[in-house]
Amino acid sequence: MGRSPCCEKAHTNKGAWTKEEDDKLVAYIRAHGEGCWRSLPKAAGLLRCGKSCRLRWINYLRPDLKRGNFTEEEDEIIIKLHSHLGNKWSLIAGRLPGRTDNEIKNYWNTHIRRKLLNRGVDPATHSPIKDRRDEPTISFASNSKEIKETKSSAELSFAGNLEDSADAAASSAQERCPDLNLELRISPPSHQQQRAEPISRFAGGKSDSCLECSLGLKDGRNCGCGVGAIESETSVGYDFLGLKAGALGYRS
DNA sequence: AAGCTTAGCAACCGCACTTGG
DNA sequence: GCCAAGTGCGGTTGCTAAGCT
Repeated sequence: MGRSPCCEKAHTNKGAWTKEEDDKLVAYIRAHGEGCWRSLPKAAGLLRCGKSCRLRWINYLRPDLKRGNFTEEEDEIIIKLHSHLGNKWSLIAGRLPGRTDNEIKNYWNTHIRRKLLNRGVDPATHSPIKDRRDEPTISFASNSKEIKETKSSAELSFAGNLEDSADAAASSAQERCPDLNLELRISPPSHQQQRAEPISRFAGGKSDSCLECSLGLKDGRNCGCGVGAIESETSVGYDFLGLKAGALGYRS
């Protein structure tokens, strides 16, 4: 059976968008609004796949996008949300007004991953990377550039104090063995309970609250965990990140 | 200065989910 | 309930600029 292709590939442009294409897309959406991405390219006079138009609009052309560098505060929000949600980039993006899932995903892979590794935190599990000198370790980082980078990032102050002990361990190990780099290892998976632990921390120590409530993704009154209901009575609807609950960004 | 490597990011691809007939 | 179309999402690729040798 199979699904029909989303567009006629033989007649569509690929690759980087031109200024003219951007202008056409923006003009069309301003005039007609978003919706029906499949028919949009034809209607807008674009030789592009509908998905491509959607992506271009969402990731680059939307007027409410916040371009430019991520702030330290945004970094920490992303790290915290990722520790709960994993690679749910769209959900994370929903918590950061003006940022897109693609942007956050790229930023994570290029900046934050390295930042966490330098802190001695496993970006996948958010648990401290233990000093496993007795275990087989493969390290590919040996040049002076990476050592320099590790040192400078260790000097950064970290407002969230997310993994202070791990950070200290990493930097002390660096001091002892400046040539020893532990960034990339082959190691058994870390413990799941370490990953789950911060949830209760962000829920103000109420370990029996559900993830949706602690993240402000669910209305506490409609949730069975009970805690959210209490909190929603007493709070004004802000979640642990200080963002208004329900303000889930551009898609909602 | 030239060639090579790396980092950053825009865009594509394919699968999953949702919706409507 | 089933099926096809439409849309959204996450992973991956490829291009470009910057940095290094």
